[in-house]
Amino acid sequence: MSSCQHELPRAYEPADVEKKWFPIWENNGYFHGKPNPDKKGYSIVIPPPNVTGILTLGHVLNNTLQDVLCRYHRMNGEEVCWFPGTDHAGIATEARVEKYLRKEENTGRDELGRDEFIRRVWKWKEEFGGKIIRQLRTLGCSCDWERERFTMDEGLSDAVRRVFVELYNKGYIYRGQRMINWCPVAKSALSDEEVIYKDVPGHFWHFRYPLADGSGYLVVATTRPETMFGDTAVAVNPDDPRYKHLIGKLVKLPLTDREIPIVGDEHADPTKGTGCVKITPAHDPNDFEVGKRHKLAVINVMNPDASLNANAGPEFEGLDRFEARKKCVAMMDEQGLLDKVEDIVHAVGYSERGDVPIETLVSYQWFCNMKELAKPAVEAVKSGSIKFYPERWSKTYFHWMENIQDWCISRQIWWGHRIPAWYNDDNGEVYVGVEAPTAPGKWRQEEDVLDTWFSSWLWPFSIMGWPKNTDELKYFYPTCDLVTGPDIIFFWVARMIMAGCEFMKEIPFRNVYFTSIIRDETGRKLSKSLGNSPDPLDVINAYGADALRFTIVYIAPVGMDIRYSNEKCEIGKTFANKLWNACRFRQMQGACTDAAEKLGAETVAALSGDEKWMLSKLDAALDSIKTSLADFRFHTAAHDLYDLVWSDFCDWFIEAEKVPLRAGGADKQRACEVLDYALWRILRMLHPFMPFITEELAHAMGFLADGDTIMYSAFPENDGLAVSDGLIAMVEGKFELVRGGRFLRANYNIPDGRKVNFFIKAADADALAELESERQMLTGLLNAENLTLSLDEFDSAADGAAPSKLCGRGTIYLPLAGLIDVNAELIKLGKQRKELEGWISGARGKLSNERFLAKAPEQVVADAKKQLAELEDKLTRTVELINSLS
RNA sequence: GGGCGAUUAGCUCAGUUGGUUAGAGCGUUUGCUUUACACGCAAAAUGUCGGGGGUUCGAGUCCCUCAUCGCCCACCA
Repeated sequence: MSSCQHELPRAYEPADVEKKWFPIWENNGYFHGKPNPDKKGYSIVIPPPNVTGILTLGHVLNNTLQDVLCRYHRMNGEEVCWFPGTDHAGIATEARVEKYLRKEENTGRDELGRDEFIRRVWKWKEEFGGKIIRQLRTLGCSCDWERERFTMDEGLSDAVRRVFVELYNKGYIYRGQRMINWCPVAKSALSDEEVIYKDVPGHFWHFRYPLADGSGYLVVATTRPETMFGDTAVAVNPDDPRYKHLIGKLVKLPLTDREIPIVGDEHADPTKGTGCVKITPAHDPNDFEVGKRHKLAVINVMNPDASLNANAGPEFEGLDRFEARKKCVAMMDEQGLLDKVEDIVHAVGYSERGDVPIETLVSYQWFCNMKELAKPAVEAVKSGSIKFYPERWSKTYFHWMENIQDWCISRQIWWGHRIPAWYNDDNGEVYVGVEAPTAPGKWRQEEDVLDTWFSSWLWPFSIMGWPKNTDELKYFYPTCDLVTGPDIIFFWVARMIMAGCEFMKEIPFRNVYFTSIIRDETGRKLSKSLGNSPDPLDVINAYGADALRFTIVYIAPVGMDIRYSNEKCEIGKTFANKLWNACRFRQMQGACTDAAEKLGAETVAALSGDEKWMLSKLDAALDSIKTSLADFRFHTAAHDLYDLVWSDFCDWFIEAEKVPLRAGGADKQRACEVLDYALWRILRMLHPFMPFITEELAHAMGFLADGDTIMYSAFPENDGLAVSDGLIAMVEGKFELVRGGRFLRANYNIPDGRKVNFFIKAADADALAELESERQMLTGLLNAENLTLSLDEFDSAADGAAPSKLCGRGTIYLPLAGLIDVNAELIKLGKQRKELEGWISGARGKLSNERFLAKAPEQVVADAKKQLAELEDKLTRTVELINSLS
C-alpha cells in the first residue's frame, strides 16, 4: 500500500513522533475549518485561557476533551472548526505586568501613567503572553490556529462597545451609587461572583456606646471595630421593650466627638446579640438600607487600599485596616468600653484575584440590570434547546438566573475595554456611543474599564466577526458543544447564553459539558502555593502527550472530581506501548495486505471462529464508543477502547492468530488480512484520544500513503459482519477451557512454555463437535503436546489421577502421572461442590417462588432455569470427579 | 438556612432503564525472558456495595432516614 512502511523499535518513544506530526498537520492546513455548504458544520469555541496563563492539568483535561470531539467529528466527515484564543484578564494581567515592571525596571502604573502603562502591557503580552496557546499544541490540540483571537483585538473590542451602547440605550446599563465589593489590592470594584467566602476565625467585640445624656450605655457587637468611625446610628427593634424608650435619643460614638441617634428599625433582631446594632451605612449592605430608611449620613472611612482615611480621625488616618482594628480595640479597652470579646468563626469575603478580604463600600459604578436578559436564557435551558451534561448543573444555573442581581461591570483599572461613555463637565451631560462624541464641548471619557467577562460573554460570536455578518457566523454559529469547568457557570456560561439570546437572537451552543475538577491524590485542589500542581509539560516529557491525554480521559469520572497523580500516566504510557507492540507484532509477519480498508469476500467466507469473534467485538466496541461520545461519556469510551485493545485484541486475538500464522499459506494470509483490517479500525477509533501514535502507526504499518493523514480518514462504521450469539458463546467457551488449562498448569508450577498433554471431557455431543472443530486453536492456546477430546470420563484407573477444572463446555484434565496431590484436589473439589450446592439451592428457591414465576419477565425466568440446569450439570460432574479420586 | 454530590476490594474508581455468582487498574502473592510488548505474560487472594428501615418475586441500583466527607448558594450586629 505504501512505501513509507518502516520497522518499529521495540518500545514506543513518544517524543520524536509527537514533534514530527504536529507541524505536518498544521502546515497542511488540516486544522483549518471554513464554511463549506457540502458538509455539516461542527464548531467549538475554546474557553479562552488568560493571556497570563500557563498550561495546567485543568486545561489539559478541558482541551483534550474538546480535541477528542473535534477529531471525532472531523473523521465523521463534518467541517470542523475549533476557534482558539485568549482572554485579556484585566485585573490578573494588570497585576502580573505591574509586578514584572516593578522587578525589571523598578517602575509601574503610577509612574508611567495610563497610556504608557497600557503600551507596556501590550508589549508584555506580545513577548510573554499567550504561552498557554503554544503549549496546547504540545498536547496535540487541533484548533484552527489561523483563527486565533484575543478579547482586546480591534474587532472584539468593537463588539464590546456596541453591546455596551445597545444595553445602555435599552436602559439596562446605568451608572449609580451602590454598595459594591471592593478589592484593596486591585483597588477596584468587583462583581459579586468575584468574591469568595471563606470561613475564618475571628472575634465579636462587644462595645459600650454611652448614652449622650449620661444615663448609661448600649452594648453593640461587631466583627469590624475599625468601621465604627463610619457609624451614623445605633438601631434597636421598635418593639423591643428593653430599648424602645431610647429611640430618638443620642449615643456618644466613642473615639470620636460625634453623637449619633438611636433609631428603631426592624433590621435589629432582639434575639440576636444584645439587640442593639451599630449602623455603618458606608460599609455594610444591610446598614446601607437602614441608612436609606432613616436618611442617615454615609461616611466612608476607607481609602482605596483599605487604609483608614481622614474620616477616622487623625489618630487613625493612614493606618491599615487591621492595624486600625487592633488599635481601636485597645483604645476601647483602655476607656473601659470593651464589654467582652467572643471567639467566632465567620465567613469573610475574599477577593478572587487578590486573595485578601474585600471591603463592601458605597461607590459610583456602572451596572447592568440582568433581569430581562435572563428570561430567554432560562427558557433556552428549560426547553432543552441547550443541554447541560451532567444535567444536574442546570439546577445551579436556574437558581442563579432566577435570583440574578445587577452586574457591576466597571473596574478601576486600566487594562481592558474603556467604557465608551463621555462626560461633559460644562453641562453635566453624559454621552454613550461607539465612537467619541462629535458634539462640541469639553468631553472627558470615563476612566473605568469593563469587567473582563463583559468581553468574554460575547466570545462565541465576537470571535466569528460579529457585529459583521460574516460567513463564519452564518455557517458555524451557533456552535455545537462547549466544554468547560462548572466553576465558571455564572461568570461565563450563563452570561454567554444571555448574550447569545440578546444579540444574536440565538443560543450560542447546543450542549455544555462540564468537566471534572482536578485534585491531587489526597483530594486537595491543585494550586501553586501548595506545590501540588504538576507541570503538564514535564508530564508530557516523561510519559508522552498521548499518554497524558488518554490517562486523564480514562480516569475522569462523570461529574466528579478527579484524583490525579503523575504515576497514573503509566496507564496511558503502557497502553500506548501495548498498541505499539501489537502493531510491531503484525509487522513482523510481513508486509501490509490490501485488506486494511475492507476484507475481501473470500476472506470473509473463510473466517475462523476467533476472527469472527474479534470482528464482532470490534463492532460492539464501535457502537458503544459512538453512543458514549454522543452522551459525552468520554471515560466510558476510553475504557471500552482500553479493554478492546488490551484484553480482546492482544490477550486473546493475537494469541489465537499465532496458530494460523504459524500454519502459513492461506491461513497466514487470511490472519494477516484480518489483523490489518482490525488494527486499522482500532487506530482510527483511537485517533481522537491518541492522535500522535495513531498517525505514526497508520503510516508505519502502511495503512496510509505518504501525504495522507489519519485525521481525515473515516471513523469506522459497523461493518455488518454479524455473528451469531452461539458462535460468540462457543469461542468464549473455548477461552474458558484455555483459562482452565492455565489454572491447572499454575497449580502445579508447570510453565506455560512447556508442552504437556491435556484431556477434555466435553459437556455434551454438541460441545464435542465444536471443540473438535477448534482443535488446532485449542492445542495452540493451551500449548498442548497432545489434546484428547472425548465424551468419556478421564480414565484415572488407566492413566492415574489427574487434576481437573470444570468449565461450561467441558472439564479439562491435566494428566500428571504420579505428581498429583489427591488430597489437595479433593479439598478443592469439596469446596467447589459446596459452592455449587449453595448456588443451586438459591436458584431452586427462586424458581419455586410462585410470585417470581408469575411476575418476573419470561426471559428472566427462562434464564434462571437455564442457569439452574447448568449448575446442576456442573454439580453432577464435580461429584463424579470426587468419586473418581476417592 | 437552601441546594448538589460522594460513601463499592488495601488504594483510585467502573457498575446506562432494578434481573445470572458485583468488575477494572494499581498494589499484594505465585510462576514465567512462550518467535509483539518485563511499559510484558499467566494464575491467585481480598467485598456484611457507609448504618438502619421500606417498596419489590428480586435492590449496589428505587424511596425514607441517620452518619461521615466534599462542593455551591444565601445569611451572619
